[in-house]
Amino acid sequence: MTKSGPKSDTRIQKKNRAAILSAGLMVFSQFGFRGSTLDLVAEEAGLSKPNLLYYFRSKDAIYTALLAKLLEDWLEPLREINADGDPVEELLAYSKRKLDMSQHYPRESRLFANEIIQGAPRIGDVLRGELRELVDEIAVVINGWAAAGRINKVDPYHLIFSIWAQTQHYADFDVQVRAILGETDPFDGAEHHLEAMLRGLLTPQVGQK
Amino acid sequence: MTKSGPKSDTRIQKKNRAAILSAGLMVFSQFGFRGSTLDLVAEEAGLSKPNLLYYFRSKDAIYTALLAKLLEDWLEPLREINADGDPVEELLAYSKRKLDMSQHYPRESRLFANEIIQGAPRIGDVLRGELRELVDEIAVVINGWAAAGRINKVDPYHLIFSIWAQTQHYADFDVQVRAILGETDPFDGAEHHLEAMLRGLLTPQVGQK
DNA sequence: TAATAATTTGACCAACTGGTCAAAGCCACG
DNA sequence: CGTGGCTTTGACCAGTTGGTCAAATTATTA
Repeated sequence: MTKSGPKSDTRIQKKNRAAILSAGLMVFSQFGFRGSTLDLVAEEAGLSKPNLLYYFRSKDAIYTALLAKLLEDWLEPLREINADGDPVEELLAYSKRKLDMSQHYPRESRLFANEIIQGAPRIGDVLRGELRELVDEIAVVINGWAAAGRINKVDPYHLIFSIWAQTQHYADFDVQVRAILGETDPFDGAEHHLEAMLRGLLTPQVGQK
Repeated sequence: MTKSGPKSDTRIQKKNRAAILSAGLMVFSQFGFRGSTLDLVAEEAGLSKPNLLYYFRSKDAIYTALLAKLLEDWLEPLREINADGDPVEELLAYSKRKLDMSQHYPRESRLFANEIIQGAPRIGDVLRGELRELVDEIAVVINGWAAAGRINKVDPYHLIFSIWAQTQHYADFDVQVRAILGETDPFDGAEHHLEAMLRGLLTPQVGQK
């Protein structure tokens, strides 16, 4: 009864599905769901519109498939934070991972940003569920580090927000960053600055209030 | 020859123009230019679509009017940074101003974010022109402060990016932030965290490399 | 190579899009 | 009150939208 597309998984299917998802990422990340059209996606994928709909039930199905795939990759780095590692280095490594994602997968970042800005109509549940739980866990770890005096006392939630904000900024606001920096590559400076900022915040110091 | 709307400026005009801009801000900030429709804006404004077009030449005209108005407010806080003030306090005050804008004008922030994510087709020139010049000026000031040993050496451009990123994050990613924080108000913690982060980064310290 | 299944497409559809226009309604002021 | 300009609207238009479908084309395999 669940007729969600062709049955078998041929070579052609793999190729075309991939092409469609790639094209969809391009289009949806730039215009958001409502601002994108199937014609745009079809052209970008090099397929006809009816052919697109042979592989995906609807515009929504393409978008949803992209979001689902994205969410996995998105949450993974959070899970890699090791409670037994060196606190500052762990958080720095996490930031670096996120910054690398902004550099190498800016479209994914913008797709996510678009979805959130528009009120997260399709992933609100994930945010309030899986993501929140994950962040809560990390928050416990960070609080533990602070209680042990291994890092300064910080609000773990806002710490995580600030890492997300600063790393994703270089993908989402790429145009603005490059408008200001001109020829200079943003990511060298970004990494150094982010590290300095986090070290300044986290490195335990007696004098700091 | 420039026929851009009714001639005189009656009471009704003032009211309806304001209603349209307010409705446009609501709609465009959520769906971006391409994802928004005149029907949505008209409904939100409580006017008929032809009536909308009596006050604004086109969909584009509404959007452009909003963007122009936004850009003014957006750049103003930057101009208020005082080169003769206390460096750390000046930068902290700037951050606070930006954070307040995120709190009180989140739709403006999201409108801007949408425009940038979509490649800034209408304000690319402003970014590469006016904004860049302004940031360049502030960068000189910040470098001066660092050279005088009044703050740590930092990359002024990335410092500004990180302030933008962290403050706007609370408006643009509002849904996500609230999904994670639950009932807790984001802005109290945000202000404190931002201050701690900037003080940690900027406050001159001999030991820091 | 024939037949079967997978793939592609042109023609089409109803709903929606931004926008126009003439006519009607409304309002302020002499 | 009436009249001239401001405001509002219903009807309409051509182009675009997501999506359907039967028929044509291409691949696979017996």
